[in-house]
Amino acid sequence: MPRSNGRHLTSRSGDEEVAQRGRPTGNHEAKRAELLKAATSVIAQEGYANASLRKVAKRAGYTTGAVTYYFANKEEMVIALAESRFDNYDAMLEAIQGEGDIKTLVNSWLKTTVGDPEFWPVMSELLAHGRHDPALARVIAERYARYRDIYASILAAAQAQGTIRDDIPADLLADQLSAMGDGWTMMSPIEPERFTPQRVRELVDAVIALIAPVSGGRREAGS
Amino acid sequence: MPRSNGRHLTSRSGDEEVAQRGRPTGNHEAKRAELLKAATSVIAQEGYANASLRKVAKRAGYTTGAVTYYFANKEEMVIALAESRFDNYDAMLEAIQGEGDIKTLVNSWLKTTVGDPEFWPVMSELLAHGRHDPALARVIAERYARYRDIYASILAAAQAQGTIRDDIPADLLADQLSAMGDGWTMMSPIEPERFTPQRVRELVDAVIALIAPVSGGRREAGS
Amino acid sequence: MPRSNGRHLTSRSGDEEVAQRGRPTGNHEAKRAELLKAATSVIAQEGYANASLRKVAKRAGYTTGAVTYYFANKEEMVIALAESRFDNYDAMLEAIQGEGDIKTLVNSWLKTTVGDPEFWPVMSELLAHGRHDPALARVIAERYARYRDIYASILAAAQAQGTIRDDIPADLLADQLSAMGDGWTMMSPIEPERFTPQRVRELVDAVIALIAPVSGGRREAGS
Amino acid sequence: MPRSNGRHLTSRSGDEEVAQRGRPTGNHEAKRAELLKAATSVIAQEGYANASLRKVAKRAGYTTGAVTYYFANKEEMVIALAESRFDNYDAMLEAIQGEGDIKTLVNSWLKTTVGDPEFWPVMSELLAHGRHDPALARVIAERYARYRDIYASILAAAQAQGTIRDDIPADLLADQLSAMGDGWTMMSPIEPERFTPQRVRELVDAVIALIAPVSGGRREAGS
DNA sequence: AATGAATGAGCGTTCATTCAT
DNA sequence: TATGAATGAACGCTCATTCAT
Repeated sequence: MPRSNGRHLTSRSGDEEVAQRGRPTGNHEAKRAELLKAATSVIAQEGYANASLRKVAKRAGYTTGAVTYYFANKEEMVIALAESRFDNYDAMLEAIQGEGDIKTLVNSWLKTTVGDPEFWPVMSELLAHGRHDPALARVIAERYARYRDIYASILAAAQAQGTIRDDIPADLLADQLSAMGDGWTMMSPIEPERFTPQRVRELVDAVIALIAPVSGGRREAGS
Repeated sequence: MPRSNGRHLTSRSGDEEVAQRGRPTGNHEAKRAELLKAATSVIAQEGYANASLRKVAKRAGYTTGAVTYYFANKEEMVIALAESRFDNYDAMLEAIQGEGDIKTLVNSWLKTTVGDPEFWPVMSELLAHGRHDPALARVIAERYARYRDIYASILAAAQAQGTIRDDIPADLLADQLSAMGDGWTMMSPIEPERFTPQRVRELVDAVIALIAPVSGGRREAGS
Repeated sequence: MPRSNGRHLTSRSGDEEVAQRGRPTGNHEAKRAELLKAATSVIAQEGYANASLRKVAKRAGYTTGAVTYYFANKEEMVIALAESRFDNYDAMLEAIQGEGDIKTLVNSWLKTTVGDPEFWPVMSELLAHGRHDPALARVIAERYARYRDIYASILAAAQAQGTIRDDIPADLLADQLSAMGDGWTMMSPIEPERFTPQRVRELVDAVIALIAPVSGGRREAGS
Repeated sequence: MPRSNGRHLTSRSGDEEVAQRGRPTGNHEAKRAELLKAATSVIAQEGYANASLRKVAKRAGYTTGAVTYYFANKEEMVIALAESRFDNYDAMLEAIQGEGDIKTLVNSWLKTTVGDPEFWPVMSELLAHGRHDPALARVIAERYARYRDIYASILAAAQAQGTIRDDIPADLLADQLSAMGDGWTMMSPIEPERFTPQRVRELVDAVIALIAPVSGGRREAGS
């Protein structure tokens, strides 16, 4: 038993953590989550290609066998990882939704994503690896489609309120903004020095400006 | 492409082709280019991680040793590859520059980049791998900086002519458009079915609309 | 030598022996020792440079992966090997210490070292390779220093008893004798026919004569 | 033509070096010597195992092909190298022979051998590799036999003059001293810090003392 | 005489995976 | 539930050698 910390301890009905006797129940998911956390950190630091199961196991304080016990294979693990990352993202999106204006919303979003130093690196690794792992690609495609829908509905609402331009259909706008975010996601690990807080602020402001309402006549694009 | 055969094959005593040793004709740079072409195709199809020197050699019709003869190591090869891809891109940019309006220019650019089925896949692999290869990252960063400058100057010229909006500084605009392109670059291999010609046309039109002149007052963003 | 078979072989459905995967019995250190024995034999026969991990594995009846499972890398393996050889030597020295006179001691030593046909060959390989492996060099240097100390104290005791010459400090004498042994160690694989039992006896006798007490006055050398 | 220096220049009958026209005569041996010099330096620095033909060629300013042109294979090259080293050693021995007493002779020998920083390293590499190269072993064995004869005759002469002990046959004495030298040769690269000039002086003095005449009765050893 | 392109075997090492325990 | 021994294929790379030029 390698670790003496919180493992096998749960606080069930009170505030106290109680050492569990016998076979711990419901630990399966917890263990998986633990391993996924380790995987996240390894991938964030060393990339997908260099994230061996051994490293993941070691970081989690387990042995190699444990990883293959909880995940049928590496692919399954990375897919579980992707799902869990997207679940986190969902929760985050949910939390910040309903913020007043676009600018506030963008800033909230920015704060939570750049707040996690593993967020972009892992995302960029998953995106890149998705090309070679159809199952992962499917997961990413599904989630992304959902996000674009959410963004589109947010943008549509804003268009209805007149707070952003409405000469471009909301779904195209969502697609554009989403792509912009992905582009920066990919580039930031390559030239991190370029993404100073100041520059990021400028870029965000420029995005706001880009989608600000246009005063003149409507011109429907993309049809 | 100097030699269509690329191998030194002689039929010695009969019909059999025998791989030649010894000093062949042909020049060093051409051979490197040949191998780079093979590497491009392998990376485009299988990705950087799965592009072993053996596969590259095989695709070029050589043995492993030949690859390591022309390139000190894999990293050097991929950097040479990146440089050559960027050189191609430079030439293409040069060729289409001076096109009249933005829309024509974008379409020309689109035609030549999507015309090469290896363009985006290789680019996305290079971008992704750059995170783990500082030398490659430097090459990418340098070239990208140059491209953003070029885009910015094109956009600035258009702003001066009043053909695109000038409420956002040209360099920020260039950064935004560049990121958008990268984002699509990354996503297209993951969900290729999404990027139908029709959708691409819509997206391009939406970009044109995005940067079209705003009729109302100027509002400087990002400073 | 804990297991005479050394492999986990089971006859599953018939007479065929199938290499086992999974968790075997037996302990880690015993397996390491087993592999070290194989490595010793390979190095003794083929030399360090030609002792590939594959050969070692094969000789031990394992696959390459097993060797790298037990030893992080080749260097670590050879160092472990050196340590174990020196440990053996320590034990041997301990056993023969306390023999009456120098001549008996030398002969006991001779018997046990030439008794093992792998002793000198492996030693000479380690010595030679030490030049290119600092970690190994350190191990050798440490052990050798200890041996010279032991030899020196044995010689000093003999000097005190008047059974060997005392005009040369014991530590220099130990150094000389040690070097002589190493010299023969290196040469014996090159011209083995020269080291007939008869010749070895003569050389040993000559060494005894060399360090025999000198009757005349003392002359301190080496200062 | 990579080099513009003294190559292809010979001073034949006068003092001036004259650029040769046409096929240079008698250069074959000179080229071989040049390559052997390079090989010596590579082996001295990196050891036999790491001395690739490429490195040798590069150090000499040639291409790989040149090395295999002048030497049928690596083995032949290293044998030629050994021969040339031994030839040098012969010349050196010849030069210092006839020195008065043993001590002066030893010191002269010491000066010329330790004076060349490549002497011991190359010697130890050759000795070690000899075990795996029968042809090299034969060369070494022959030369060493000769040296031991020379040493023996020098020692015999000294014994006749009464300047060294004569209770041990000269050939055994020569063998012992030779082995001692080899032992130090092997150890010096491993623990160079041990061989300070001061320590070397002490060791040499101790050797002189070891073979100094014994005052008492004669006792023939080793027969 | 000398080059340098190309081979192909082998190296140390990493790794996902399997599985008896 | 979890271990960890062991596999075997693949990787990047080095190298002596061959040989048309």
